[in-house]
Amino acid sequence: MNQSVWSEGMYSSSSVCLDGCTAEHLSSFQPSHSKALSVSATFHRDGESMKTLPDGSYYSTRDAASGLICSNQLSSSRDDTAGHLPNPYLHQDWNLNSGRQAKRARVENIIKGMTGSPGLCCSGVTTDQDCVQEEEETIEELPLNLKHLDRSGSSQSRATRKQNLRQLRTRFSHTDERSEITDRWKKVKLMSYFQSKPDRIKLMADVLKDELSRAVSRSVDSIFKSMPLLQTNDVENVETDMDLQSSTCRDNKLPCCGATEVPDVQTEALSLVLQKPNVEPSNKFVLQSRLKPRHCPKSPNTFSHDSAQREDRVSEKNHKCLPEVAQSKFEAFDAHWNSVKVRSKVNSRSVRSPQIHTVSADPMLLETLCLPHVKIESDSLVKNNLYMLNEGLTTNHLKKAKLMFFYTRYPSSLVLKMCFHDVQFTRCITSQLIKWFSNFREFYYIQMEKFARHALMEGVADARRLAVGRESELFRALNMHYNKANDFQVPERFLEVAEITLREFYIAVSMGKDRDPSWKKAIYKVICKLDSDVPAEFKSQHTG
DNA sequence: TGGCTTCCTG
DNA sequence: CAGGAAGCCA
Repeated sequence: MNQSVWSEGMYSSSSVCLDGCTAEHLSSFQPSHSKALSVSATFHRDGESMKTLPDGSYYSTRDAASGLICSNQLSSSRDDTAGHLPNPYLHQDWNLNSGRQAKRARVENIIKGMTGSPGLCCSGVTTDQDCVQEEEETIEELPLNLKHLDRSGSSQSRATRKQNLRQLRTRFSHTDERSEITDRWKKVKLMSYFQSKPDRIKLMADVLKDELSRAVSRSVDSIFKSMPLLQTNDVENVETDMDLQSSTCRDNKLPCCGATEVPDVQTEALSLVLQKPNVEPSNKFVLQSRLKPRHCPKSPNTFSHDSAQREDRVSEKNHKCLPEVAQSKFEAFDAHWNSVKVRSKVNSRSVRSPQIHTVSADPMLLETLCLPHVKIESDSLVKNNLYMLNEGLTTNHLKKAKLMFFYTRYPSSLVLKMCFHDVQFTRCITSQLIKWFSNFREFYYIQMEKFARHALMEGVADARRLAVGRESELFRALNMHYNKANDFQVPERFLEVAEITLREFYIAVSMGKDRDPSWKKAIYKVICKLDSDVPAEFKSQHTG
C-alpha cells in the first residue's frame, strides 16, 4: 500500500490509494463502522482495477460501467471534457465517460452505500426523472417551514457551497457516530435541494469525499488500537538490546554484520535492524511506541531469607579471615595493585549490534494491513521474539556466560553449544564465546593473585586461614564482575573453588614460585579440574 | 596445522 | 571486552 495512505495528510484527504494491496488485504481492512458506513476502495490486480464492495467482496471495474466510485479515481482522475468548471473540492469519476446520468447514478450509488437507505438512492443508471421524483419525496420530509423556499435551485456560488460544507462539517463533528451520519446526509439533501443540479452533484461528491476520509481515518485508528504486538514488551526489548554486541565478524574480518561503526549505540542498533526505506520519522504510531514506559519487572532477587541468615554466619567467619585492620589497609593495597598490576581497562568501546534475522511477532497482521514501514519498525521492536535466530551474541548472552562462569571456568565447545543454542554457531561465534571465558578467567586469576598477595602482605601465616565467603571483598569483586545485578544465587561450589584458587596463589607466592614466568600454569591445571556441570536451566530453550 | 590458552594492549 | 601475538599440544 502506498505509504502516503498512512501519513498525517490522509486524515484530511480523500485520496485513498490502495495500489499494491491484494483482495485479501482489503478484505480484512474493514472500517469499524461498517454498519453505518460502507466504504469502497480500489486496488489493482494484474493491471486490472479492482473494487471492493461493502460486504468485503470485490469485482473488476472493467465489468462495471457504473457502481461504486473508486476513491482514488475520485481524487486523481479528472477530465473536464464534460464542460464542468474545475473544482478543487470535486473530483468525479470522469474516466467512465458515461455522461452526466451515469455520473449521477454513481454518486447516488455511493449515497446508497453510505446511508444504507434504499429510499435515497437509485440503482443502476438513473434518469433525471427518477431523481426528480426522489427529490420530490425528499422534499416531503422537509420541515414545513422550509417547504416554502424557492425550489428552483438558483445557482449558488461555489463559495457558498464550500461554506455550506464547512458548516456541515463543523456542526456535526461531535455527535454520535451513527445518528451523526444519518443527520449529515439529511442536511446534505437539504442543502442540495437549494442548488442547481450540477452544484448538487458537486456538493454530494464533496460530502462523499469527506465521509470517505472520516471512514478511512476511523478504520486506521481502530486498526492501530487493535495491534497489541507493539506494546510494552517489545519496547522493553528494544531498550534492553540497544547495546547488543557482535564482534564475531571482526574476528574473521567478515563483512557479515554489515555494520559501520558509529559512536552511538542506539543509532547502531537501530540502523542494523533493517535497511529501512525512508520512513516518516514523525510517524505517530512509532513515536508512541517508543515513548511507552517500560514496566518490565526486574527479576526477583533469588536470595532467600535462609540464605541471608546463612550469609550472616558466613560473614562473621569471613571477617575473621580478613582482620579489621587489614580492611582499611586493603584499599590502599588495592589502589597500589591496580596501578602496578591491573592494566587500565578501556571499556568505553561502543558495543556492536548483531545482525539478526527477525520475524515480526505477528507478521500476518502487518502484512495484511499493508504497512511496510510499520512492519519495519515493529521488526526493530521485537528482536527477542519467538522466531529470532541470532547470528551474533547479545548482551544477554554475555550475562548468561558470566553466570555460567560460576559453574565452569573452562567450558568445552560442546557445553557452549548446549547453552547457547539460540545462536547460529559459526567459527567466529565459538571463538568469541571462548574469548569471553578467557577474559573471565583472566579477571578471576588477577583478583586471586591480588588478594593472595594482599593476604601475604598482611601477614596471614597459614593458607588455611584464607576463606572466601559471600561477604568477603574477594567475592564482592567477583560478584560485581560476573553478577553485577546481583540477581543470581551464586552456587556454594564457586565459593569453594575461589577459596582453593586463593590458597593456591597464596602458597605459590609465599613459596616464591612467582619467580618462574610460568608459575601460574600449575595453578591453572588445578583449577581447571574443579569445573562443575552447568545446570539444566542454562541449557533450556531461552537465553537469560 | 588447527584449536585453545595466556599475555599484553587498547 | 576485543584484537593480536605467542606458545602449547594433540
